[in-house]
Amino acid sequence: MTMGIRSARPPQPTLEMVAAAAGVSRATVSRVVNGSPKVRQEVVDSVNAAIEQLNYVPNRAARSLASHHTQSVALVVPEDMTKFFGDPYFAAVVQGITQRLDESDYTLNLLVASSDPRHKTMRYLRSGNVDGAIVISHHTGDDFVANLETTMPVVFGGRPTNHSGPDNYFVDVDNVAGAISGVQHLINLGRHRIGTITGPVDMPAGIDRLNGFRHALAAAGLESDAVEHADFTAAGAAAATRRLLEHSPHVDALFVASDLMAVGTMGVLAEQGRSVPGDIAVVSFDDSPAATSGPISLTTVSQPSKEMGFAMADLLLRLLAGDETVPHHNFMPTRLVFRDSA
Amino acid sequence: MTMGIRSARPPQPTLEMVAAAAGVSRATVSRVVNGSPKVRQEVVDSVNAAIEQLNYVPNRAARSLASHHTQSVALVVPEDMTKFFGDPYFAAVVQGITQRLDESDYTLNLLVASSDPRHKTMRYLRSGNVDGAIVISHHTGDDFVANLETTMPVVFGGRPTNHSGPDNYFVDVDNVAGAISGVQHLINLGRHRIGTITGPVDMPAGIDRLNGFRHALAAAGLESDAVEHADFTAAGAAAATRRLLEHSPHVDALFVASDLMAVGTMGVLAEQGRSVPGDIAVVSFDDSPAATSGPISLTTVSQPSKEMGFAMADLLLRLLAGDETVPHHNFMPTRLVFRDSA
DNA sequence: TTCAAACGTGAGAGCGCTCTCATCAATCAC
DNA sequence: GTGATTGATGAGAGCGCTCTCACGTTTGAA
Repeated sequence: MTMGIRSARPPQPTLEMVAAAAGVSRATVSRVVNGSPKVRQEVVDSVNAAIEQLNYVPNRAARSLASHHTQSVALVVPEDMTKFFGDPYFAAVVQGITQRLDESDYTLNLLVASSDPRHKTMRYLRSGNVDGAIVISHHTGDDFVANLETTMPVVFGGRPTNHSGPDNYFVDVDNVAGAISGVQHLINLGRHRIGTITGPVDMPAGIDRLNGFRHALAAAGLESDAVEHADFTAAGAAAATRRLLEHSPHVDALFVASDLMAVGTMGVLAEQGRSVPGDIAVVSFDDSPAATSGPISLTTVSQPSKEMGFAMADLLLRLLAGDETVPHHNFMPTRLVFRDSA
Repeated sequence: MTMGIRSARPPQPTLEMVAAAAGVSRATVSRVVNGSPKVRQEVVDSVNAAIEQLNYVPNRAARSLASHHTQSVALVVPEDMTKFFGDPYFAAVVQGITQRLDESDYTLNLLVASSDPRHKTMRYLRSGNVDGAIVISHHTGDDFVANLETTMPVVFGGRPTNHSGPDNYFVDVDNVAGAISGVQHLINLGRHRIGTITGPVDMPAGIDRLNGFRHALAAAGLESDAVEHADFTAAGAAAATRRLLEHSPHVDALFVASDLMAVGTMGVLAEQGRSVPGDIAVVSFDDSPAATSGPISLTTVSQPSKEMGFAMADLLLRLLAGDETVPHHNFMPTRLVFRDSA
């Protein structure tokens, strides 16, 4: 590794230099920096003055090496970049997480682990870069995170798939119940030929919402084979909707497993001249900004995405603080929001 | 800090342990791990076997403390979360950056530095967490990154604002020329009452595109006071469009400074019963997925966002490698893409 | 007044790695 | 065969911090 640019930079001041400037020992400066109460105010002040004057910032690597923690946590998203950026659900969750973290002195490391270098992600995680991790958008088969839990505290956003024991920590909503409430509303509206565009069936959220759909129909003595799978993207849902309409042209209502997907669905419906909610009533899931972005606002099962992010971070922070009393599961409420599409 | 959970975790194996297991010295293991050519193949193999067996992963903090580099770079976005996630432009840039980084052994740290804890972001950067930084979506007044350049190599996505010297590194497109080509197209179409929805005027991209608009008009002997400022969001653009239509109801064309904003504009136009491109022709900027997401596809000034991200990362990596010969500026080409809106 | 407790501070040993040297063996030219 | 060169390895000194102790000083109770 050539030096070039790098060595031209002025060296950062060290604890040692601050100590010398303030006329105290390293240990004392360390105490001041870490807010230890057992330093005389007078000394605290002079040390702070020295810190200020030298523009000192503690070196993370050294601190972390000595103390065995890093004051940062990872957000692992086993999803590709486009999907991650495309869905406002993630934006809300990340927002909630950072909001909680901003109150602490932890920082966030976002790892969007698209297919290729998962290996690299694991290395990163395991080489002591973070004290804990939050994993969201977790698919079956993403067991690459499984052994992560043996290394550090992990909180899942959404119930993790089977591979993990019952002692996992996670924040979720009751997707089954949420879906039931949405489909029930469709039924109450007098619709009886109800179809659904599902999420990926390798994700608990996808499976559970589909199960909720089936439960609600069964409870009403209805059934449906108008079921098409998609991938939580608008484009995927659009394609699925086309397939569904092809095979089941007579549906009068659609339960779509996410707002973003519903946007794709609405596009296809408009394109085919089906009016919403006239011809086809639509209920979706999330209540993200996508629900109100289109010409027809979506009736949707609202989940508190931002609060969920906040709760995930909060849970992790408490785990990190050694709090043994935290409950493993945190189910947050869903609520049906009535708008124009159904 | 209580121990609780943390101390329950099994300790990670160290270099020392690998050395012992392989019957060599620490130095030799270090050489193997870092791919030094001067170790006998036989020894390399036995060390690798030991690494494998112990499931060893080098400790980043220790490595970074000893070597003075971290093998990671930061992406700093002085923007709020919602804006960042909402704009597909960022998604493309980030994608390009990670693509380049995946080829290297650097990792990315995403810092979305919304208003509040900029201070925290600076601390993070300055405490030696990263070897270099990429700064995008840079506003005037974001001089909080200014002194960052004295600490580490920095590459800007988009020409930085004045505060920084001419020796900054950046990747950009010629926004003025791009805007001119777009507006010129509108003029060629025979439109003469052309308005514009601008980006933020505290951002070079906002200013330059507005300047391009003015230049193109002036060159054609036209002028316009139908200029409304927005903030690179769909909602902001929608509001701006309403204001514009109010004051200048007779415009027959609109140059909108980003695709995402054009989505907002198109919504308002549809709502007010103005046909596109019939009543009003629209040209926007970016050529992001947003350009083709609506019912009417957008004619837009295409900029190679993903490639730009790639170029930013590439530039930074070369700087980090001590390459003194890299050019400071990398202007990438724009190109007008013809679709339905104009 | 005397001794113990409490308090504030410093000395120094590590944390897990990198990297410069020194060392020793094998190779080479003459 | 001799001295010089090359090559592979190990020893050991840090990197900048934290944290345990030990130490000296102040305080308070008896």
